[in-house]
Amino acid sequence: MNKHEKISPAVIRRLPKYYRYLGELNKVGINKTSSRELSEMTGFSASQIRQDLNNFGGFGQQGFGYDVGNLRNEIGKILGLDKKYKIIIVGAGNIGQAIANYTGFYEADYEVVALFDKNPKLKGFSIKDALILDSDNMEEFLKNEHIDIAVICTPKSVSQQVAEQLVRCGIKAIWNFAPKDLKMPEGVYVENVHLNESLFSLTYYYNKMKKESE
Amino acid sequence: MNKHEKISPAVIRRLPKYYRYLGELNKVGINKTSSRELSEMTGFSASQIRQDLNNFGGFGQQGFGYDVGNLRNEIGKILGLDKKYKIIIVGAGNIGQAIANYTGFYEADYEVVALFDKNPKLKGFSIKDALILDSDNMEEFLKNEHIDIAVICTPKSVSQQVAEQLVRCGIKAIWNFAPKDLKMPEGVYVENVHLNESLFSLTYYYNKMKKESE
DNA sequence: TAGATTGTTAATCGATTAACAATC
DNA sequence: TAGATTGTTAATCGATTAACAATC
Repeated sequence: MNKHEKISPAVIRRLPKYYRYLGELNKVGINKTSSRELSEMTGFSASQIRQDLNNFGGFGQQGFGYDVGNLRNEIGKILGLDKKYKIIIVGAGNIGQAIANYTGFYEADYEVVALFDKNPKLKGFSIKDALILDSDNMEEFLKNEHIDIAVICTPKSVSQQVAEQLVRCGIKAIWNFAPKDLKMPEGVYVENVHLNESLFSLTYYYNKMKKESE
Repeated sequence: MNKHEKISPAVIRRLPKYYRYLGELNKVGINKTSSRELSEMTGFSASQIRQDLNNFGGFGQQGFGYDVGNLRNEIGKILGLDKKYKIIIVGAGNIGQAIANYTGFYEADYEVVALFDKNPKLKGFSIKDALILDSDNMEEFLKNEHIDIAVICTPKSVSQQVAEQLVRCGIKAIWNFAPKDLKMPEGVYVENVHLNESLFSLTYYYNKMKKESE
């Protein structure tokens, strides 16, 4: 039986934040914390934090609190950060290159093994240790290498088509930066980073504040 | 009185999606739609869509549906996409440059007017029409130019400090790409794009699917 | 008019918060 | 032991869904 079966997405979205703050505590040598303390750091209520953690088991000690290193480890295991992941990036334009260069993923073991692009001018260049290859070779590449996660950084006009190609090659996890929703079969998980939606939402609140302060 | 006062963030997050799909309908010349049709496109329930829209007023016609162009316009106005926004980007590394180059914002009138970076090697280069300037000149720059939105693409180690500097210069809207939460005073809105949290969440669901298919 | 679809109220569902017994 | 804080149940709150009258 899978214990995590009915965990709500809202809970899962909060886990990385706990993980991050526990990492910060760890770094400065603090090895004991409490839901109240985590509440102050994260802005979530202490009650909510306890509820969240107890979805996965009792990581704390009554009357005492949580062991920072242990709790961080446990959350890491829940998220799967104790494993290695191989990534390809499809579309080696601005965003694709930025992701390939991004160093913010160091906490876990993600490795970008290749980028793919249609533009022949990019062919042969590499970012960090990842070569930029021709899109035409992608299917062949995916037959020979096990890839966990594919990142879509193509123009939105081809994103659906690229996604379908990836799925045909066995990809089950897609990180989608193209501003378009992908229609995917069951068993493929898509995580969207829709920058325009994020900016539009920011714009709304910016205007709202302006109006209120008038 | 501000009609939008009590609108929940969940509603606001859905508006850009409606806006996008209405734009697509518009582009192919369809000028009439319904909550049922929008439901099929967006995946949100028809009931929810009607609820969402009625937070802002009756944009539809009973027995008929919604006029695509009109509804899109109205949502655009709610989000503030009918106005112009001047943007600066702080941190002209990979992410900062990618944002400056990003063309996905075309639907509204956002203009990146400058980037700022500490690295003297980047000084004088420009991306599209935006010059990369020295961070030391940022405060002076902000005194002379009215900027609506500042994008933080610095390393996380300096993001808080940069944000405080921006706020001192009158910035009220921050789009934060540094993987750290900003502590800001009332009246400053921060929209976070925490790529690591997004990737960790993807990782969780990827593993969950793998376990389930075993 | 009959059919369709909105706008809106009521019902349901799920997530958050409060409370407190268990226990370190 | 007394104080603190978890784990967990119950209460509350808010968001989503269902239902239907209004009306084009």
